[in-house]
Amino acid sequence: MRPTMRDVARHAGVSLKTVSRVVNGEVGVRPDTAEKVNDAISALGFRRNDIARALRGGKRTRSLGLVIKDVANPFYSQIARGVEEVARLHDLFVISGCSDEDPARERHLIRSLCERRVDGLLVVPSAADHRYLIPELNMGTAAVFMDRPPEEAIRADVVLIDNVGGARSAVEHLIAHGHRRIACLADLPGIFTARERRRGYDEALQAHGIPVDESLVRLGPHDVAGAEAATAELLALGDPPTAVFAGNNRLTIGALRAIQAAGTRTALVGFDDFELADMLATPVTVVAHYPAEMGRRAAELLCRRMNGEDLPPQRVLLPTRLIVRGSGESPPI
Amino acid sequence: MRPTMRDVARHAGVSLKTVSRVVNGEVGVRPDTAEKVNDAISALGFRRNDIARALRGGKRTRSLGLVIKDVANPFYSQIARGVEEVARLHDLFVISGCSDEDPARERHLIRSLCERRVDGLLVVPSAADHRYLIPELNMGTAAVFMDRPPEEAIRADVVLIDNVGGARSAVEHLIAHGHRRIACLADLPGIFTARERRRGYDEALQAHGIPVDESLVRLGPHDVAGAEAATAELLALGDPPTAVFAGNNRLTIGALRAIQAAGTRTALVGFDDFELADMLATPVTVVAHYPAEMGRRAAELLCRRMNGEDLPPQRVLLPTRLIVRGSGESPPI
DNA sequence: CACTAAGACGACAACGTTGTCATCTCATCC
DNA sequence: GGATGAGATGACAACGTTGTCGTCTTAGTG
Repeated sequence: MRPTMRDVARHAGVSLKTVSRVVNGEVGVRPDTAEKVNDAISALGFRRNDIARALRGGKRTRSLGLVIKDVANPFYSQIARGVEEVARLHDLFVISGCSDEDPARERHLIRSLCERRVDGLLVVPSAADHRYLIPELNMGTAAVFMDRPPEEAIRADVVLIDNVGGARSAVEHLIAHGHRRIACLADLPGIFTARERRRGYDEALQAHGIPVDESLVRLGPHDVAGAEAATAELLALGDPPTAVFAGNNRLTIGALRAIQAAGTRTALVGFDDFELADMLATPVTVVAHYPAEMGRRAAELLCRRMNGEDLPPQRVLLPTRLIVRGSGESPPI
Repeated sequence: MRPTMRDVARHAGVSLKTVSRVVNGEVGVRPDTAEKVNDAISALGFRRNDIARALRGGKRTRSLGLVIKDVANPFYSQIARGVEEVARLHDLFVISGCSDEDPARERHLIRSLCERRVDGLLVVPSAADHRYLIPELNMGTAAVFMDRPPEEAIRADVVLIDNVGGARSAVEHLIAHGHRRIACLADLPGIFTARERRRGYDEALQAHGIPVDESLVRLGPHDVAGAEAATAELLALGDPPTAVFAGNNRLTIGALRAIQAAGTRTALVGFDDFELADMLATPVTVVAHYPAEMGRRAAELLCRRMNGEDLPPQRVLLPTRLIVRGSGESPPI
């Protein structure tokens, strides 16, 4: 179906190798020969076969694998965007797959990507054992992890958000506005970022001599409805919190709903910025971070590895920024 | 670096072909031989090289190319998600690239994807000439377009949203609530979906015997700020509109801002649903559609083509749904 | 004119796999 | 006991490209 260099060569009356030279812009071809070849290429609609090229070269497929939870989720799609930007600069293609947080699927994806001989791997790891990756890494496939670190045993670069610092800044913001009874909505404790953010909450309170009141901490709400219910419960306490720190954007929305429903002036700071946070009835104060930057940094690290740089494993911590919009500045009642 | 089947064969004391048989689960290998081979595979950490496989097979790379404007944009990332779901079912990988609406980049992407011998192409075309694709299509690369049709000259499947019908339903909803002076915010007229939605607006008015008042139509606002300014201008008219139809979600947000700022009770229906539309101070009535479904349908069509089905070019029109939330039901003043 | 060297071009092997076909080993059967 | 055939295994070519090296042409030199 598709013509090969051999077909082009026949059509132009030259050898296969001469076509290769023209296609690759190598020197040592007379201009008139090159023209004949180019004419044949246009006439036949020839496209160099990168599959054969990668095989013959034996080295690079000029592609990298990206394993995320779900492209439809803005957090991950922004990561993907950052990765794609860097890949473009290096003339690489991104082959991506969604793990949907399923360890088996993640493993299958990574395995398939290795079989396709991607030059490198960018992974947001699910909470599972990643030791199966070690042979792949030893075999020379570079890998960089994002958002969550893999097991100790895996020596690879990681790019993380400063979860602890970001959470601390949120809670300190509330403390600075006079709050002492501050609730914490954290996601499932199996999730790395949830644990880290919860740790930031604890650290902020301790740093200001406020004892952690476990009755104000809710581990486990994982979606908007769960967070709404948990917040409603907190607000119904005899001695309710005057402020809420929500560990991610879904929890923030849930908390917001409950607070609106309760009609209180409870202060709220959420982790993760989200679109329209400034357009809501009460604009939401958030700890913002930059997923695209995470993708970029990870991809850059990966490219350095792919180019053979041999640094010790890097651990990059990306800063967060508190965006003050209103919901976090209500005084305690 | 990475072991090949030849290495495995040597290690197991069998022939290359026997390893191939074991790896591919072919029949005709004694269990004990298979075990020796599997042991060697584990010992060496062998991974079949899909590059070589694709070359030898000559046929399928089991991958498809996806060209969209920008993964970070929720509309496109949901398309990507739909595509990925179908790809997963067919054991295909998705290689994606962002065109950023740059025709040159789009062309480069498509060309590179063809050089990688993707089995099929899914494209949201930019407003440009796509005739360069014709040779690729003739050469047997299947292609399906999404969201916007390519030129007449290109015979390929297209999956579109029912832009005209959706816009008409929005405007008819406003008419049903008693509005006669309905403004229209449309994006740049170079954009296919903007033209179509504008057409739906016209058709709805005409169907109800309401003359189109060009002074209420704004072509050109392309972002939130532009829509906000345009809407402010409309509201400041001596005889302002009592309702606004906004042609996409950015324009809807802009219109909403202007209406809030003006403090009027102007009704608003927007094309495109968006997250938190129900959480805003005034929940927004929208014409919703399902980008992930578009990705799925397009990918399914593509897979049928890739499997050799030879139908005439299909044109799929996906329905929209009006979601009533409040902003579209204010009566005229 | 003979000799040299650079420049242009081609022949061939190799990348790692799989399809085709040949060979080899046994158990079975008359 | 030899013929038969099924089952297991291997040798080899081919996929489309590029690296290596050899050959041929031609311009330049003495």
